[in-house]
Amino acid sequence: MEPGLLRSLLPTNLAHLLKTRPLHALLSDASTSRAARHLFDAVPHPTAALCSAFLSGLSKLSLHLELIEAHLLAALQGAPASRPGCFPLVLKSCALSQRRARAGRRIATPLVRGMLGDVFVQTALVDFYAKNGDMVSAVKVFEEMPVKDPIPMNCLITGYSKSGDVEKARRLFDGMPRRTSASWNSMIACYAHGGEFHEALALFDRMLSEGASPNDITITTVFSICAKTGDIDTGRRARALIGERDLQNMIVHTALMEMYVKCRAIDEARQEFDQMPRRDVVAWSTMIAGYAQNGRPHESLELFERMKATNCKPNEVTLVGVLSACAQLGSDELGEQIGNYVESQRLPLTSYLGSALIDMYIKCGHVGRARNVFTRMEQKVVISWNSMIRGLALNGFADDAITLYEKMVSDGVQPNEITFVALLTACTHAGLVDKGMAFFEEMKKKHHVSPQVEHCACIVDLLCKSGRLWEAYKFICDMKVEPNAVIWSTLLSACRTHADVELAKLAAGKLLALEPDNSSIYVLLSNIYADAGLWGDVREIRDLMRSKNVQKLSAYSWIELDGEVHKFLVQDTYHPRSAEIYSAVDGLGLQLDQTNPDPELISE
DNA sequence: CTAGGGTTAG
Repeated sequence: MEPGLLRSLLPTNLAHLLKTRPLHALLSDASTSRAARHLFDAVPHPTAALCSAFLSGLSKLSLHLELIEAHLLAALQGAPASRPGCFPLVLKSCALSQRRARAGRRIATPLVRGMLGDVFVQTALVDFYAKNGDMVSAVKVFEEMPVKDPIPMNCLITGYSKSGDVEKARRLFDGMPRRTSASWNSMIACYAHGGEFHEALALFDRMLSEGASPNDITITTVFSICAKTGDIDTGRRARALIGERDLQNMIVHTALMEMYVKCRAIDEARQEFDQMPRRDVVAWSTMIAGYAQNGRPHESLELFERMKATNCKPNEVTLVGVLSACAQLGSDELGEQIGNYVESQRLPLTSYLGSALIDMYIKCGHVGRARNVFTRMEQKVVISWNSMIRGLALNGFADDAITLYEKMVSDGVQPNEITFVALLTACTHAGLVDKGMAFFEEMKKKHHVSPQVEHCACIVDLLCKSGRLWEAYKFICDMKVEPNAVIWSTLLSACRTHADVELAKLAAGKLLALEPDNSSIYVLLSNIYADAGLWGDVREIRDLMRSKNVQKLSAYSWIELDGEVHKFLVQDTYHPRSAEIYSAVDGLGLQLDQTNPDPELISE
């Protein structure tokens, strides 16, 4: 079409636009689908190239369903939308919008026969089949291609990665005549996907030593692997490449932040966050959740307040992080406030958001609100049930927890390890020995969940609480998993309550083998001896402690200031609010440590 | 104007 003719057909504002950039560029880079549609509809007889440009615009906006529809419509109206150039876009949209796999197949099948000459269509077909997990068809199309181009091979590697076929991916990778950065990236991601992080990083090293060019995507993948393995050294090495090769972008920085977060280098994560020129919702969410995960809820909430002052809107992920921070503070007032804020956002109550809300309400003491959230959740997955059962258990509603568990099973939801920890916790808190033992058996036999140390700890606690100490001891000896310190100290504590010196010696011995420097074991044992009037043994323990140079540790205390719970130790100079805690303790008329008249506070 | 690889949560 003549440019002059087109201009005369367009409304004046569009004609003005066209003076600055060609129509196909405007279509391809449109900022909204409305803008693209507006332009495209103004063209009376669009050329094939303009159809491609229009679809490309929708593709860049990730409007996959709209793209498929537009393509069908254009084809029906006789526009040349069936030129080869349009199909890669349509297939890509079909592959990316999962619900359109069948539509994609309807388009793909005739293409396999009709347009095998076009490399772009063939590549799009390989990608489409690979993304749908149909590797047989993907390989078939690929084998018909005349040249072994790296792009379709990368698609195949990614496809094998999705279906867990790391071996086949590697064979393909090894046989590539030419590799691009994406080939390495796909193969590294493939190992990472299969949990073979060591292999993935080894390949990254080989990539560097062979002189291939790592790009922004390579280091993003590497950061994400280092985050999962806690390998901060490799992460730092990859970080050096950002500056060397100018691989800056938002995703790279966010992945790097996440790496620091998971390696517990939270201040370095914050440094990275502060240096970012722009921050999207993922960057904010990563940092907010990062503080929460590293036990720094105040900074998490502080950052959330700062985020609200920007024009970056918090999403579900952000709020899950915020709720987790709020749960850690355990303040009923703040819990109510944040809870109201989150619920006022009118976001759909997904399993993620629902569980985070339940956890938060439970920890802040709003059991009723937690129950209310649970009732409103439409899609309840195992984790949702687990959150609610655990919440009820921790708040002493053992019967409700058990009823909920029974409802879960009758609803056909398969309970997992966590469910039984929650359920057994409920029995422990209520002292329901027989029920607890029965659930333990049900867990193994009916639900095929093998007991972990946490489950066994519940049973030991249960038996100990009802005074069946030797039965608990026998249970520990018969356990399939190695008993840990928690289990032995449960037994040891019970030995004091029930004045069982003989068993106390056994338990303390096992415990000291696991934790030789834990002074509380000596203290407890010495108390048990003292209770029984065995002063000789008490002295022996004291001498032993002195000879082993074991320090007596102070106990933790908790105190609430302004609705927040602070944990502190005697001799603390570190706690940010030590002075206030001090005066609050003073106000209670309590003595922190009688041997030390001027105790300082130590923060956790 | 058409094909490949990457980041956040319970």
